[in-house]
Amino acid sequence: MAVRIDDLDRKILREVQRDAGQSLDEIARAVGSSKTPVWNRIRKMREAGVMGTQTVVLDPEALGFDACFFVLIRTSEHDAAWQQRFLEALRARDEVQEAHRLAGDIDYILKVRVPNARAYDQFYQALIAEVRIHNVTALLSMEELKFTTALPV
Amino acid sequence: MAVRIDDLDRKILREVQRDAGQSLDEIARAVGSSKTPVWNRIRKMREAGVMGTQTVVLDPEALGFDACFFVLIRTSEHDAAWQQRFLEALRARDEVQEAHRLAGDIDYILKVRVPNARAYDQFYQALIAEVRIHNVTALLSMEELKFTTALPV
DNA sequence: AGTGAAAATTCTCGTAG
DNA sequence: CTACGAGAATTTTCACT
Repeated sequence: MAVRIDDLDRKILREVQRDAGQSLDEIARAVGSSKTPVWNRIRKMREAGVMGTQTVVLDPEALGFDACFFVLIRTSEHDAAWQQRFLEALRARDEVQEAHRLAGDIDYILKVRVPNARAYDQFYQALIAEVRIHNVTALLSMEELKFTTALPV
Repeated sequence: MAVRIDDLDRKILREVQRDAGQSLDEIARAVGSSKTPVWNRIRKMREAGVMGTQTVVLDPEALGFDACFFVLIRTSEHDAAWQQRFLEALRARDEVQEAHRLAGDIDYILKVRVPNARAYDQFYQALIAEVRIHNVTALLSMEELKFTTALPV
């Protein structure tokens, strides 16, 4: 699983994370190399799965997604069947942008993006109707201070 | 600020969120239109800021970022000067992928991506050395069940 | 592994329906 | 507002260093 990444690869990753819309020429110039080697490395990293899908980050507010919640979940059920149903429920719901299984006291955290508080409540009601959950705390974001998907490679 | 987005715009956004590397032709075919109208709409949405930067999502594990923490922060200080310093500290640190100011009991939540637990501790020590913080809880992710930046437009 | 150039594809925009 | 198509730019391949 460990892919060998050298310094030039890292520079390329930094550039494409910053702006994946750049031309190969621009990237090559930015990293101090030329088109072909950069192209070969990009292809290799794509095949290795180091570089995943290319996306565009949209402005949530401009599209009417004004509410963002972090949802802390405790459950008493830990059997495989329950986990499977919970996982499927999360994957099926487009509002759920992130879901992590946690170590410790709290079992799961979700990041949920919805148009407004009422839409969150609908999501919440639908979720607890599908799977049994012991305790839920919703943290409402007032302001997104920082957002990036870039890793500090 | 509200931009008028019609059904064709929405289809285009769905496509570019799914894969921004597609050619204009492919997108046009997928949304049932042709190049020129699609291109004009993309340009317009870019200018309006609806579509932000284009990036590549990298595989954290493949690059040695094996630890992801959600950090819940309570503070007793709420004056403007403190907030400013806190904000600058977050922006300056590449480990911090997300930061939100919250409503209610907990004041801030951060998402922090680091190579390992020791790197998290270094981040934590550096942060509390820079700004006064009343109470911190770190939630360690064991497993990323879902991740998407796509909005359900 | 890197260079340079040629071939295939895609972007960008003018013209027209 | 949408479709088509030509010229420009870019991506992708390949022979050579």
